[in-house]
Amino acid sequence: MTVHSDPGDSPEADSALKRRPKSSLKGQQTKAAIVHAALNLATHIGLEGLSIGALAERMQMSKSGVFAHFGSREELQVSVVREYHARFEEEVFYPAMKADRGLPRLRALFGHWMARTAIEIDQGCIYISGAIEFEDRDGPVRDALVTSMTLWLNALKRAVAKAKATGELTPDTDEAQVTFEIHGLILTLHYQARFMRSADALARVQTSFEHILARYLSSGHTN
Amino acid sequence: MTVHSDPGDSPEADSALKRRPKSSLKGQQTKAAIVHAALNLATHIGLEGLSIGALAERMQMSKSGVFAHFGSREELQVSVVREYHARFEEEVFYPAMKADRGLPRLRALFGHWMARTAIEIDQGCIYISGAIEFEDRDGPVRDALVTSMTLWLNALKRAVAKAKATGELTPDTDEAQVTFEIHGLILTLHYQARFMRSADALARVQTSFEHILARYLSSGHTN
DNA sequence: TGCAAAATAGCACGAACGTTCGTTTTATTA
DNA sequence: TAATAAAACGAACGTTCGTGCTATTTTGCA
Repeated sequence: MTVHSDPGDSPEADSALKRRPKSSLKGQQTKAAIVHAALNLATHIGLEGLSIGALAERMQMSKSGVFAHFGSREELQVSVVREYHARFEEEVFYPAMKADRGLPRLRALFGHWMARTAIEIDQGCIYISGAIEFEDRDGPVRDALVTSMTLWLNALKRAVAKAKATGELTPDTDEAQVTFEIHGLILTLHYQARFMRSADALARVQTSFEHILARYLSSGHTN
Repeated sequence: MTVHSDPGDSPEADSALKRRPKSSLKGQQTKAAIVHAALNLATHIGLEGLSIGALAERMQMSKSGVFAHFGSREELQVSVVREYHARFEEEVFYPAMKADRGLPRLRALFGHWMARTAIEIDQGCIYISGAIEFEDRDGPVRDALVTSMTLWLNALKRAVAKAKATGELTPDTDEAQVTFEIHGLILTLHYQARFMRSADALARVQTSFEHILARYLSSGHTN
């Protein structure tokens, strides 16, 4: 089971119109390299700040050469979101799934998420910046962002529900509410650490997480 | 006492270089109208999305006519931040200060902030979008944003400390921690309601606020 | 009412943007 | 190796951007 239902780059699926050449090996490689570079750019300057010209320069390619791989700037942005989704899955979701079901896994999910966010203090997070940029603009980029975020928050919610099912959390635990509050911690960590440059944000968020858990911990389970 | 230490538009303060004309009545009026329109634009498309051309069109003025009032795009952005600060003070801070010191005032501060954020579901908030846009870019716009936010969070922290001093909250209450957690609620409300378009975000954030308070409420104070 | 000063308009600039096009280079395969 | 398809290039298009200049209009005060 993964966080998402990988639509991938299904080369068969492109319907009659707007047919694109079926990519060669070399083509796939460069495209992957471009997306990789684009993600690194986008984490710093946002999906909207991402420009094909700047990306081409970084890649030491011509603008048109880069452009041809995507057909539009919007498609490039969608590719970047998918790439970020994959990276997030790799660095947060999968590692946490190795922990035992229930409370340990919930702790692991949050722990890896927090660690990832701490890293992103120096580079930004497109789930956050993208959300701001596409708040009231519809389209495929927004859709990709919402889809990824929904899948991730649902995965988190399932972990809370599981910890309730094992009896580690009390029966009255509202998993949606807990997920909501945990999400808030991550957002504040990002805001306080990256924007306000506050030094103690990481310690604060850990304290807060324990507060949330403490509220729902069944007696007997002190850890 | 106000939230900020109003640097204002001090016309005397502009040092020798870059001297600007001392504004006439008409000039001040137009400038105020421009800033007002600019804020309304910026809440929707962000401080970075704000362009002088679009603003001029909205104002039915020429680009250069608008531009002359500020001298640079950056100065326009700073003006918008200051305008938002004033509006926030007017709609959140002052009304809440009418409530009794201690817990009632703390509730009022959060209540007005939440209500304001709920309104902003349809228009955006430049304290949030601005934070993302100027995360790792230094300069006067970022400074203005950080200053405003710091002043506001400090005001909130003082209210928590006061509620502790009155005995309504327990002596072990960490006001910085509580402020941190309340801030998180607002950020999540914004994210969930405006980006994810989740309907129950407002109810969730109210529940969470009660959770936070409940943790520190002195026994005997059930409200 | 006249006159200086301020407000606004008009025009031009260089740069960057996404995108299109025709051509050339490179990779794949028959 | 020859034939074919994909990848990459370079130049140009039309816009929009912020910002300088220089007129022209409007305002406020003597």
